[in-house]
Amino acid sequence: MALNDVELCQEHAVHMKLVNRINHEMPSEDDLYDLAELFKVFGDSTRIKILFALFESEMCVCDIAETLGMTQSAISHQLKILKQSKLVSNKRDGKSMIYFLADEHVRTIIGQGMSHIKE
Amino acid sequence: MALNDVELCQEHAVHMKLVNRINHEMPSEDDLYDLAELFKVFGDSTRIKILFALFESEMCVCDIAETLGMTQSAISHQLKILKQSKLVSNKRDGKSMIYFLADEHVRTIIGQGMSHIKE
DNA sequence: TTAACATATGAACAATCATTCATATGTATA
DNA sequence: TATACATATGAATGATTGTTCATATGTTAA
Repeated sequence: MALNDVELCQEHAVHMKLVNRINHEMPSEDDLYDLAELFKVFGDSTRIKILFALFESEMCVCDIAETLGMTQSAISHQLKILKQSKLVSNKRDGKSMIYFLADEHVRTIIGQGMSHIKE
Repeated sequence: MALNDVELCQEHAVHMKLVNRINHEMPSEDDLYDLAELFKVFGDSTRIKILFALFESEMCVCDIAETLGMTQSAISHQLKILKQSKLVSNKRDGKSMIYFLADEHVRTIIGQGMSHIKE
């Protein structure tokens, strides 16, 4: 053990094996960062509402805004974030842009979250 | 429709049925708030790391701190948040406080998140 | 009871973020 | 082409949040 390592509790030596094993199983920093970024996207009720709306049907931006009672700009900013994390996709339909769910992980994740808070 | 309602796009009348149906299916404000709060908890890489550590084994605070290379105080603050959202529980063991996963939704949620970012 | 250990917590600060406002870009229609 | 419609976006702002620091609380052993 390097001299400058932190030694936080006295039983250090005893627990060192556990600490090492866990660090070995830990995903890469990149994966951990990406994972946290993904959940951050779910961590806002405006975006959660947009996702629930898209569970029912694909929709254009203005209808999402109207459904949530929010401005077009606010919704557009949030849709950009949802799209960057590949939770939604979009396609153009004339003047409108139609947004829809990009994959089914979204339903599973939100479904498990719902189960958790309902317990 | 009330006079002061927003009318965001011209096809308003056409899409009104969809908007109404979706608002009918939308969970309550309380549930949406709780759901966003829950995902907010997953939206930080320190807390994600703590959860991954606890996937392997229950641990005391100082060992978690050592595993992650962070201060006891920082970990303690984050454990409080994880406990408030009922993702972890704790039990006392002498001077130490042992933390462990509170339920299995955590694994499912993080597992689905992992699948998503790995695609 | 006193000292040492383990954890918890309040205040402060820097960083992040959601919304608003103004405006730019893209598309269809007259 | 000119105008109106639909969406996107940059900057600004108020609010939220993770970590640090100092210290308080709780537990054990001498």
